[in-house]
Amino acid sequence: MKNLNMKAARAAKDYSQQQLADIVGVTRQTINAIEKGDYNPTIKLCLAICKALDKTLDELFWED
Amino acid sequence: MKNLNMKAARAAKDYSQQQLADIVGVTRQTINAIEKGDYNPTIKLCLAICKALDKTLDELFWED
DNA sequence: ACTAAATGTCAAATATAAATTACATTTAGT
DNA sequence: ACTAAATGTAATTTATATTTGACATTTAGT
Repeated sequence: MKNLNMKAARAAKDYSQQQLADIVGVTRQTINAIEKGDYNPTIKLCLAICKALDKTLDELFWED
Repeated sequence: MKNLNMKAARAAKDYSQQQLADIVGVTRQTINAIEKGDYNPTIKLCLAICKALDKTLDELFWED
């Protein structure tokens, strides 16, 4: 399932996938894949993304 | 750094590391390593642990 | 229409999470 | 003290997250 919360939070900061990738220290493809939803990042990367986008883990990565 | 929040939440449910491991579908060593703090689980595993312990991601895995 | 930047996607290589097996130590109960 | 369960930890293997490099498509500006 796509991560639209993350996509929206990135848009709110006006970051490109590449810019967010640079900030958190991964490649653009990794950011793209997480937003696309077909994989399972590590908690450290999730935390880095949360801090870059001023969101919490629950806001960006909780799922029911 | 150790994950004492997780250790406390597991204690509150009176689960052993083995019992929690069985519930979330990993080995006891993986649970032990996460509590010990010397690694970096995937978000799916974190979510499974949260649900097993009735806690949120922020409660168990946020760090400043 | 043309251009450049952003995004989607793929295959192959690398890094590391998680499994497996095994043994040592600690804790709680009798 | 004795025992069994729980926990700590280490080496090796397996599964998968992430990188790298590359190319196609979409989007926004002129």
